[in-house]
Amino acid sequence: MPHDLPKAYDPTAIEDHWAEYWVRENLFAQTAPEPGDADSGADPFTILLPPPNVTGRLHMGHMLNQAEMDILTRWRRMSGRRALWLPGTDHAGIATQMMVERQLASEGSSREKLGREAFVERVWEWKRHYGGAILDQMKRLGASVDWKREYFTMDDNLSVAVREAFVRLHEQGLIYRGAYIVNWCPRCQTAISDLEVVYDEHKGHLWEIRYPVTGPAGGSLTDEFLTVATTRPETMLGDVAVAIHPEDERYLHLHGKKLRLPLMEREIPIVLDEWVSRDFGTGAVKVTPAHDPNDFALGERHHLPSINVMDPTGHINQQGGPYAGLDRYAARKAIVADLEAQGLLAGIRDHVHNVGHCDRCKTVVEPRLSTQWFVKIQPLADKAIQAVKEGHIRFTPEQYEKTYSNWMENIHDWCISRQLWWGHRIPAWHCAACGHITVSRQDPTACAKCASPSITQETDVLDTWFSSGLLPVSVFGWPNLTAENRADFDAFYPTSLLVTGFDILFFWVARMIMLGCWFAADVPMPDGSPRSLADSVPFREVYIHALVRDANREKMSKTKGNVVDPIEIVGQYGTDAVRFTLASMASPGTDIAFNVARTEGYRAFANKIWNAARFLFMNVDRAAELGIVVDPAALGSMPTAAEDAPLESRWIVAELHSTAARVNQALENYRYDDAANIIYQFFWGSFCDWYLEIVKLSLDFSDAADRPRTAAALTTLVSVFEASLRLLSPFMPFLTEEIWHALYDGNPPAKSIALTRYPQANSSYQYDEVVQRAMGRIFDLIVAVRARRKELGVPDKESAPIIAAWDAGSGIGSKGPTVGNVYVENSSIIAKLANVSVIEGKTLEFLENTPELGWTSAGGPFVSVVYERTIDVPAERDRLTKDIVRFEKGLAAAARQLGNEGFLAKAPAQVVEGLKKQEAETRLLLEKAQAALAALPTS
RNA sequence: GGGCGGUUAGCUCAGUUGGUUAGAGCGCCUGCCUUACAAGCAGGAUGUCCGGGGUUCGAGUCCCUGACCGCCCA
Repeated sequence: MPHDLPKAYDPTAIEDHWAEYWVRENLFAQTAPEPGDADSGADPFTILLPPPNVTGRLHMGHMLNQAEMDILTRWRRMSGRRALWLPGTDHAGIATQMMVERQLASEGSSREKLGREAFVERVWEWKRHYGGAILDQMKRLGASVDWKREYFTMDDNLSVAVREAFVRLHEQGLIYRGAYIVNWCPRCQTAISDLEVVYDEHKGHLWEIRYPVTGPAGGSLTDEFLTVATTRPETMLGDVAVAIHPEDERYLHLHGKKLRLPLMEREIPIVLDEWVSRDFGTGAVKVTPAHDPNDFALGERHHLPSINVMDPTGHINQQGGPYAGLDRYAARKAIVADLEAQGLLAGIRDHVHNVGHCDRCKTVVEPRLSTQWFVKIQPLADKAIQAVKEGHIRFTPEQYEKTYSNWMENIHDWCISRQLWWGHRIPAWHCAACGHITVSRQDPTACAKCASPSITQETDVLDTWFSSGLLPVSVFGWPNLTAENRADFDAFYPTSLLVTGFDILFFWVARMIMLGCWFAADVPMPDGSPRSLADSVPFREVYIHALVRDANREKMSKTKGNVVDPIEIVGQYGTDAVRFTLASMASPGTDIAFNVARTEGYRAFANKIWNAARFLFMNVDRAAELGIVVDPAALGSMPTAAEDAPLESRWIVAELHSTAARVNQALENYRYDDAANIIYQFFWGSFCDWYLEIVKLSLDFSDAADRPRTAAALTTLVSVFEASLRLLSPFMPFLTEEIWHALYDGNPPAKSIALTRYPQANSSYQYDEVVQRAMGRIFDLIVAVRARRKELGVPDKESAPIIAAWDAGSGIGSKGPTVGNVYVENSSIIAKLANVSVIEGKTLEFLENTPELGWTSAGGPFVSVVYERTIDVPAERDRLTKDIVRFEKGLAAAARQLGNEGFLAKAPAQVVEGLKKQEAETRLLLEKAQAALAALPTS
């Protein structure tokens, strides 16, 4: 039933339908151009969805992220670009494995019971079942992605890329394996990278422990002690030395001496190292190379052994003597108690320090010596730094470029191995015969060195970010870029833009830049020429958005219970209203305090447009009965207005053009907030409040009607409205789709409004100043009359005569008509909107002698509402007194400046002129107000 | 410890290279069911632009300084 919109806007009634339609019709599928294509020359706009965890559920951050991408993608698509937005999910190693392990535990099983192969199959099963949830949510929100290209980081083709990248880096000597201190999560039982450790301030203690000094050459004990300070006393079981600063005068006499390690009764040396801070603790630091990164480095310098005293679960191992088997915190307690019993505990001090936690499960991370795989990152980082420094990648907001460079310049090698089962298994095979490690693209059957067949594959898998870091190249077919199979890569790489949150700037953005620059550099350009760094980058622009907080600016968190579920809010207010809320607040660099009060307001906005559509359809249908037909399909993509068209038509067309220009500019600069607000002001303010009310005068369907005039008015109305829908469409895709289809009465020129053209301004309309200023004069007059009517207490329904006075010589602009002519020619507008019966025109001189008329300013001219009624003298006196105060303040400010010679001499002429003009107006207003006050009867 | 951001109306936020007497939405007050819309219409009130100093004819905007809040890195 086209043209038959229900009375009230109900988002739930329309959104599901269009969301399904867009997916079903594959509306946003995109292909690489082929020579014969009509749009083969269209500039691609490629954007990659930051893959949500496959275990994830959509949260407000996702919705913001996706709304921003969708707005830009829809806008670029409508602007004629070959737009491709690629969706997918991330296999999320630890999170997914945890999820399935929890499920197994509830069944009384475990991954160990299942074995690796069966477990991995079980995870796949889980993924097939539940893995699509977050993308289904995305579908419901109408994201204009190409669903045919949906990817998953564990897909075969993407796994090939991961393997190729690993092997190639290994061949290039950039992947190595070794025993180093890594961040170890005892709960996940895997190494994690530096980035996956989050530091929290924690109130702990500093324990001071006495280490007895032994006699010369390991002889009998002296009665002297060296006191060390530590926050983790349990690690002392693995101590191999105590370090002091070589110039620390307190300890000079201990140089060369040895200590007896308490509890373990092991003799350990005192070493001298300048790294030791003399001010911290006692100035003597115990050295545990297997459990602290600084100690590890120190141990290397002094050729000390490493004693690992903990097992992967955080329990003391056999190296811990009597404490073996105890959990690290139980061991800490026992050790402190034992030391105290032996009189070796010198003191306990409160100490606030930062403790690392596993990003995933919040368990306290244990620095631990273990054998892992690393990427030697410096060569990759160098290119990544260069790419940004040379401007091949641009950050918005700009400040992130600094953050990025800072991190990149202080980067550490990347630990890429994880002791998990779910993920890309490292393509390395250990030889039982010779110990050689064979790294290979194809699964080997024998050792590459000694040809022994007894080889076993590395059990570790790769960090999930290793695969997601490759996405910009791998989704377009890298590394299998044959001549027949590289159209996508040629067309869509580098991608145009990345939109993401600052929390994964290092995790993902930085790594994509490193890996993208590194691997794409080897892919020749379509014409066979070598690829420059500028064309190797994974994306040309990065837009970093802020955090969505709750209405009180608090971070949303499950523990605080202030999480806003986007799907729930969407159910209440509609996707369009929620999107608009996010957009209207998405100013680069500013966090969004999400407040449903605002969403409520934007639902009202949607309802406003809905009703404007109903009004329009009502008139279109009435016109059709008289044989006046407006065919929207016959209208151009931008409305125009002839020179002799009514003022309101020319005005609304000019407004539309200027709005389109400003919206395009705002989007170009990622100013979603400006763009949204500009459209809001235009649609509600200019179009509904002013234009629709005025155009009602011309929509005359009576027998006496001027048919051509009605038809012309209707045509402008329909064409401006239709273009406005397209303008709004990227922000409110559902509402606009619904109304747009109704407008075309079931016969739309395209499958979707999203496939039509975005309004582009034509400067001859955009800057139609005479029209805009003339209309402004009328609006000023109407507003002044309305306000004055209220003051005088004229009933809303009663029409009243007015007297307007203006400077006979003042025109609208240099070539425009006089103010008087504008008023006279458009008196019907004034009469209708301000409920005026008669307009009487006077010259300015008339004001002088009639202060009792209660003149008020109408933005240049003056106006008086004639209303025969006893004036509320105290109220009128109040109003005038307030006005006088305001005017005097303004005049004082103007006098201050105009009396300043420096200002007159140095300020630009237009500023001085403007101020003088304003001053004159204010002076006139002040005089009128003073005279009116004096003319009031004294009571 | 190093670096970065913020402080503007009751709330949430804009304010472009310094330029006239600082804005929006929501909220608030008053009056209206005016046949598109009460999720509406019309009118109205509201600010030591965090404090102090400086540059300038002119500072919310630039510089210095202090306070408070927040983020990142170590």
